[in-house]
Amino acid sequence: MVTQGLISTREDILERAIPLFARLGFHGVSMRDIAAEVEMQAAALYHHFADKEALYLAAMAYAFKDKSVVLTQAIAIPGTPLERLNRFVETLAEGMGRDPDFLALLQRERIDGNETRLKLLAEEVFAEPFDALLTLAKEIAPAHDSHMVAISICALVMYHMETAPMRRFLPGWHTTLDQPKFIAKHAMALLAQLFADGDQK
Amino acid sequence: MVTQGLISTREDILERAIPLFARLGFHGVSMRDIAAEVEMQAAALYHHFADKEALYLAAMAYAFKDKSVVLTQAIAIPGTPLERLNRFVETLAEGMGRDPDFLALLQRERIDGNETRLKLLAEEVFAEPFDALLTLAKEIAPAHDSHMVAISICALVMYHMETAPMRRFLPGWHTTLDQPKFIAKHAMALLAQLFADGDQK
DNA sequence: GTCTATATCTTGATAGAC
DNA sequence: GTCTATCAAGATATAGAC
Repeated sequence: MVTQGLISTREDILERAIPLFARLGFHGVSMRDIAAEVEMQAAALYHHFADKEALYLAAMAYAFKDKSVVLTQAIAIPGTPLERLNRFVETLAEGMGRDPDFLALLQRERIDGNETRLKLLAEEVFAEPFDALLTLAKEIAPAHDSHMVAISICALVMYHMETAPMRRFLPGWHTTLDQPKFIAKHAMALLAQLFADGDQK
Repeated sequence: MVTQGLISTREDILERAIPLFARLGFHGVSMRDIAAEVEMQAAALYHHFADKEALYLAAMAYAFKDKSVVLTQAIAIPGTPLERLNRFVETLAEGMGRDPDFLALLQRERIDGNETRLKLLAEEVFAEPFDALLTLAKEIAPAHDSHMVAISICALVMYHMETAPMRRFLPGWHTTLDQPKFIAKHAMALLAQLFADGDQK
């Protein structure tokens, strides 16, 4: 299972295709575009992938691979529920800030993905950390629906990250507001206030 | 300024193009697709719009037109801050639930829109209700950054709406969780708990 | 204002040499 | 495993009749 330091052509293609798909979407990128990025001819791509869709799906799988591990680990580290929540929120914000391609692909898949792809994304990528978050939500806010609380936690981080490019033009904006650390801090300030005193409804 | 009951061909084109662009995106829809939907030949579209991009931009402007008025009004109705917040949250959730095309286009523009388009969207569509929300945020949570609080309020509604298709496949999901009324109720439950007692940090 | 016809370009994909 | 050459389909856009 140990890969050589050298990267295969297949992986090279995927890694260079990912930023293109993230920025322009499936229909916005041609096989020639990808080939140019890898510095080969478009025909050669078909030696590695059956067609454009197969390449795209492989790129998604590659981009989403192992993304959830850090989140699951962040929650798993022992501590008070609020400490564990804080670690999750910080990890989520930092991770998204560090990988804008992932953030973009995630949003694209949410809109363009069919049932099969959404199911795969949910079950293969998010089910594990979300399960841990659900358990934490039950501890921290037993009076509310756990699924809703878990999503709300994600929302307080993700929506700031996702809307950052547009928020620049909304009133009250300043540069600090788009920094992952600040977003995590703000989310935790709200969440701590929400759940600190045992969640009286 | 009073339009006749009859709709112009131009508006007919826009109204039929909007669902297509919402579902498939700019590159996923051809001029032929749109023409077929309006039951005319693709060439005729060029009598009404200079090119595909002009048609798309006009469709966006049409889809986003007057969308913000209800939100601004919802906040403007007199009442306690929490009542006004509740009205905003309910209006936002209901509005998005009633217009899935708008919700989809909004997400697409966030990813695909260039600086100019994002600026236009922010300033022409969202600035007014967001300004009102900012003022409300200052009243309701003076200890926190107003912009962040305002976005967080939107996040607690919007992120549930936007992720609905994928959340179906996440643990703890059940049909109720995607209903606008329930989402609004949950968001308000959290927000009321957050801000009820004067926002002690 | 809509049509048919068509020019021009780009796309995904294949064939076959090396 | 990559190349050149090429096909067939689909795209945007235009010209000109009605």
